[in-house]
Amino acid sequence: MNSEARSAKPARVSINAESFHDAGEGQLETIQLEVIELFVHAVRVLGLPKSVGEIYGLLFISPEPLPLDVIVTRLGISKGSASQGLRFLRNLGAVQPSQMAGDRREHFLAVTELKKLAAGFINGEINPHLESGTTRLEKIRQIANSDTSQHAGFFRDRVARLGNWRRRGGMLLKIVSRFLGRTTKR
Amino acid sequence: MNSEARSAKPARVSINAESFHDAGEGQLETIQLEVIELFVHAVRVLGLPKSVGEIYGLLFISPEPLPLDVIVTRLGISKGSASQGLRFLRNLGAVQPSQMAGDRREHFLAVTELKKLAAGFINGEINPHLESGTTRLEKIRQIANSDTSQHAGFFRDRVARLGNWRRRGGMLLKIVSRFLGRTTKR
DNA sequence: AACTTTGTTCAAAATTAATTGAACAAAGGG
DNA sequence: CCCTTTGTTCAATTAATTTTGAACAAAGTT
Repeated sequence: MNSEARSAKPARVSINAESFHDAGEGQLETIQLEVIELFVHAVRVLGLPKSVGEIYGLLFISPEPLPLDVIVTRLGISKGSASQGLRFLRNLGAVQPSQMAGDRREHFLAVTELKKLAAGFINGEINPHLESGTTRLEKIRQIANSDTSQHAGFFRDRVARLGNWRRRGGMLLKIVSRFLGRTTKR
Repeated sequence: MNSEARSAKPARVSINAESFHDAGEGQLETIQLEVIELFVHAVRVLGLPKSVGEIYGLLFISPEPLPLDVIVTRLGISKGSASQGLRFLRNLGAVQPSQMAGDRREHFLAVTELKKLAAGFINGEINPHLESGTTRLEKIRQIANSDTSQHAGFFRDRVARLGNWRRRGGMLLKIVSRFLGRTTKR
């Protein structure tokens, strides 16, 4: 439950933007809310929790680095979610910690280079699966090679195809990295 | 209903308590179970339900096309799951219906060309999101352009970056398709 | 030292997604 | 027609994931 002791502002990323400029205690502007929503959808597609999208989106569309407690109050999520989400994003390299002068709290800044984001995602979320798949496939190949059933030929053919898929998948990741690494211009 | 686990692995593709009077082919071979498990992991990475991985995996590693009820009994899943999973796979073009002589039931065959699978996945699962994202981004651009706040410059910069990301994402999809479409070797 | 601030952890609760199974429809077959 | 086979649909159940919040720890302040 959202037990914010704040008056008149119930709930989550809601509320209408204040057109007054935010000195310290800012509400989110309309554009910020929209961008956050965009990221929420995007991370869903990538299979990540909503809170991760909210946090990254907020940092992406915030002019200065934000500390955890500000993230919590601006998004209306729990401290636990924010802490875990930030750890995830930091591990992926999607967010950069930074210290602000005269402030003990750790602040966070969105990393916005597509190359870095993609590299982090590939390393953190894709490669581990690819590798475990490779191991599994190796095991399957063994089984197929010692199979003597009626369908041994078929099985070996399928296993070969899986190997081909995996090889291409690996190549593809390299191509993707190379492509995203280029500096813009077509 | 399906709640048995071995000591070594929590394999859910389990066939032991099922009916034993399958005339002709009944049980799955070890290699088939392993391949199915491989696909279950793979589809999880893609954000698809386990049953879809089981069904596609079974068809991939089965020498002949299978009808729905055989899929149900071999995998030990419900008719509902099988029906929905097959519809999903058919819509994606990952599975091909075919009629067997003298059998009223519709049989299914796995489509195994990586190009076709990727094209189906891109069309069915990725493009719709990309498009809705594009719409959303257009809306955000409008808001940014009429923003007069202190941070308007920053916002417009961020929006431009999002546009850049999207453009690259689209290009990337084309590159992926082209790469996967060609026959072998690099 | 006692207190505050900052952030983490993790069991429980809430939420979201997947699966089941029974009801239903459509198509044959006799 | 009536019965059987085949397959779909969807409300209810079950499973999996995400979020919460309170307890805890570490570090700074008075």
